[in-house]
Amino acid sequence: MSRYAADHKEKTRARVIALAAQRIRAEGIGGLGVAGVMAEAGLTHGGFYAHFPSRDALLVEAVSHLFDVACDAVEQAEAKHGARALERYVDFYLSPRHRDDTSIGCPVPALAGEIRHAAPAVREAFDSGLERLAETLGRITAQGGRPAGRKAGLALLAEMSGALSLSRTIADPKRSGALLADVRAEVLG
Amino acid sequence: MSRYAADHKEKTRARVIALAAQRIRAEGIGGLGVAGVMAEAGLTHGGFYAHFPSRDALLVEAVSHLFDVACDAVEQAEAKHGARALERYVDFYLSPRHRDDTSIGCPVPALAGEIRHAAPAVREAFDSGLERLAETLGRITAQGGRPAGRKAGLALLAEMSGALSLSRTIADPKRSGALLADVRAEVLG
DNA sequence: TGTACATCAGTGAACGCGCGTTCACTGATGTAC
DNA sequence: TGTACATCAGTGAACGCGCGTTCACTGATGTAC
Repeated sequence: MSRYAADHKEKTRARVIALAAQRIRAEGIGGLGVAGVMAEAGLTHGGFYAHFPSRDALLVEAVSHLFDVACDAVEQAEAKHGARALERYVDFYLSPRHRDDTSIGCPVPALAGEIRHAAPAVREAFDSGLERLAETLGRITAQGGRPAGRKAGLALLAEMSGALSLSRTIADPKRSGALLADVRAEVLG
Repeated sequence: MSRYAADHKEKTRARVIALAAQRIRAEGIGGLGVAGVMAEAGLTHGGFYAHFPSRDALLVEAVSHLFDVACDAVEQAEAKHGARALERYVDFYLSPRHRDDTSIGCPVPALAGEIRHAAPAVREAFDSGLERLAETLGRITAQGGRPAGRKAGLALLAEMSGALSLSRTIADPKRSGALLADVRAEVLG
């Protein structure tokens, strides 16, 4: 045995993945640096390759992790708000808080544009994560008078992520807030 | 006078801007390199700074150019198709061709996600370009039973760009095509 | 008509910096005997 | 009980590469006289 606890390395790896996930949601895929994320984890960059074979391998894990968290959020909304879960979810999704705070929230508006320039394995992680999220969201789409199922979940995600993504590019808070409200009305109405 | 025609430098500058615009629409902002775009224009990288003070200055011009072209496309649709211009525009926007061919098309799905990591001047160019496009599109939104004006234009852009952006991340052409068709029905129906 | 000089878009070598990756080494702990 | 050795997560210097930027220079043309 080494000087570390049995699950020490595993915990370090999980911590790096979670920090990397936060980082790419906030700063984009290009904003993730090996040295930076290791420093955030309290380590030096040289140790990185004891955990991951490459930066891309970390990106795969981080993207997958973001979708896990996003699916959890939908499921928690369902458990907590029952028949009003969809409304609550849409309210959060199209809120100024989700627009302004990139340390939380959905990976789709954060990464959809950039992902096609990433390595194939990273794109695949996004693709399968998106499927999971659409499927999960599709379990409550019927609450909004939409069909149930992943197709309706995906269409809803497309509209909401487009609105959130655009609202984040608009400098004037009034105008971006009005956009969010307009799309919210259209999506729920 | 030099050995060049009077408007030679101006034409070179315009050519570099147009090539840079194509490049960032296809490859993203991070995909634009000074040396690469100059080589495409048939020049060497050293001459770049005779035309632009920095890479960011070129990005400003390129982003602005993309929105000019996008506004022209809307206006041409209006001139050509009259009362059916909106339908034709939406049909193109949510088409497999627009999804697959990144050498053409709207700058919003191509750049919306990445733009917030760009320099302030580049973000401003996107912001004002988006206003112009929303305004232009808002002149024909009434054709789809929506209100007229930039707010409706912006909301429509948000939904369509979200759908196109997501469709580009989906590996399976059937599924991404179904998403486009679903959102098309929702937007026009 | 001829010679020296100015102009200026473009050239290409070089610099500085950041970043992903490699690798010999560290040092605390456990094991063998 | 003590000594030598194995383990292994983590360290930190170094390498290679790409890229934005700088700058002295080129060479074709026009102008001055």
